[in-house]
Amino acid sequence: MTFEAFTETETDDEPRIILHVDMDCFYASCERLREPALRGEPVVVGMGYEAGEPHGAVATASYEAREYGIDSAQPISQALDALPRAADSATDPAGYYRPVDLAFYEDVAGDVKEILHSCADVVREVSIDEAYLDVTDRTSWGLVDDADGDAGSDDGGADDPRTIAEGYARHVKQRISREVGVPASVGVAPNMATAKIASDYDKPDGLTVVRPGEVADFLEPLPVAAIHGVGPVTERELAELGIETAGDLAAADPTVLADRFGERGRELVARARGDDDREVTPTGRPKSLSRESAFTEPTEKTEAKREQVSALAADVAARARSRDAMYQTVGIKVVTPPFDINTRASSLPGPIDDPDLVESIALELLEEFDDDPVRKLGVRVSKLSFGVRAQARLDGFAEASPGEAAANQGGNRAGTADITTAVDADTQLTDWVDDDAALAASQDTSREQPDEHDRDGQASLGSFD
DNA sequence: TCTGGGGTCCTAGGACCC
DNA sequence: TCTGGGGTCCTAGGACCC
Repeated sequence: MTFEAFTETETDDEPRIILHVDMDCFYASCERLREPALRGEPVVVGMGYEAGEPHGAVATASYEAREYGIDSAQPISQALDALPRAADSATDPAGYYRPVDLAFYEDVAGDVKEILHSCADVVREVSIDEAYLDVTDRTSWGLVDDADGDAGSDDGGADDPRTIAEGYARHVKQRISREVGVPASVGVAPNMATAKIASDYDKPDGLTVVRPGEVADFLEPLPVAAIHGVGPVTERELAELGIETAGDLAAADPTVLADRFGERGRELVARARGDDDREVTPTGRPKSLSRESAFTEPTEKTEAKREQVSALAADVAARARSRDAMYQTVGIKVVTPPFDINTRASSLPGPIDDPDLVESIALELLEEFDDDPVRKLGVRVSKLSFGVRAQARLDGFAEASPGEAAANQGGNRAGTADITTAVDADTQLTDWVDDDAALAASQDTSREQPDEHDRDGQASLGSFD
């Protein structure tokens, strides 16, 4: 069937069929789901926003709200200037402001993801409102026989023949709309990079199909910024090289770009040419977990900073535990005026699950900034490992279910584990901690205890002035 | 644009090992 | 004690994305 000869640029075998599904102004759509009166109205969802207050930032603005110049990341106060609250008297253009309710959005996203997984063998969830699907085995690049085509005026090209894949994508889109009640834009292409751009091409509620033979033509006129991975900095630097469209970039010498941008430069050229052979791989485990929060105004107060860090540390440690994650590195982020981002991190000899240790390390790292005004603080754990506790408990049997693992956490060493037991456990479980590391570990245990300055300089360099 | 929160990946330089 | 080269791990910073 469908004997189309698309063999040109592709790697021997049949071109894949990748869908990129991107929910339109997802948070706002969710708010409309439970408050249908908001349909058709400008909706602004703010984080750090509370009803009636002016603080916070825009997380998502509906397309109606965007017409007033409201955009993501904008301060709420600024949005309010452009578009007053509907509740405030009878202003004419009026917006509906709602605080972020992530738990609810995750619920809705769960319903969407369920549909996606039923529509594809491999789904890569990129974020709460975005996913890639490899549907090569579910549909085809073949053309619809047609004759009964219902005059739909669709994607770009004048008299583009309809592909079977387009029908499939429409089906996915309609299921989301019908069964969940939120709009999505879908891009269909033979690779991830192009599918991503395609989903963005006709937002909201769009469906853009880029057939294998059309990729280069589709990309050519687009601005470089349309390419995933080209942000403001790269855009500017590319402009200096006279590269402004994807076509310019495609025509560029990869070696020249590699000189300037490293390996990334080479990759960008490939993307601009429509070459992208990355497989759609299922969503993996997180690499890090973090929590951060800003002060209403920069502060120098040591106590305030320490309190903030302690709270963030407790938070992030709790989240790690709830996800059954152990961590080996603890770090902080300190944003000082005007907007300088400083990070410090300290690694342990083995994975641990120990909220108190997260706090003490974070506080220690913070000492370097005792005298600095700080506008924002963050705490992060990384070098994560999963299922280690369950493994230890079950002694090599199958991993415990998350529920089991969670239920167990009150009990054994989890939670009370100090660094020594953690290292011991690690030594038993894995081979990679050799004697030297174990020795270092035993030295390291002293760091926690009384004399904080009695540690080998390595981890604490930052705290010496 | 004077800046919210949660992530990912890449690179450069230093420490350390063989 | 000096010298070489290769590899790995770690930290810090940067760019980017949603």
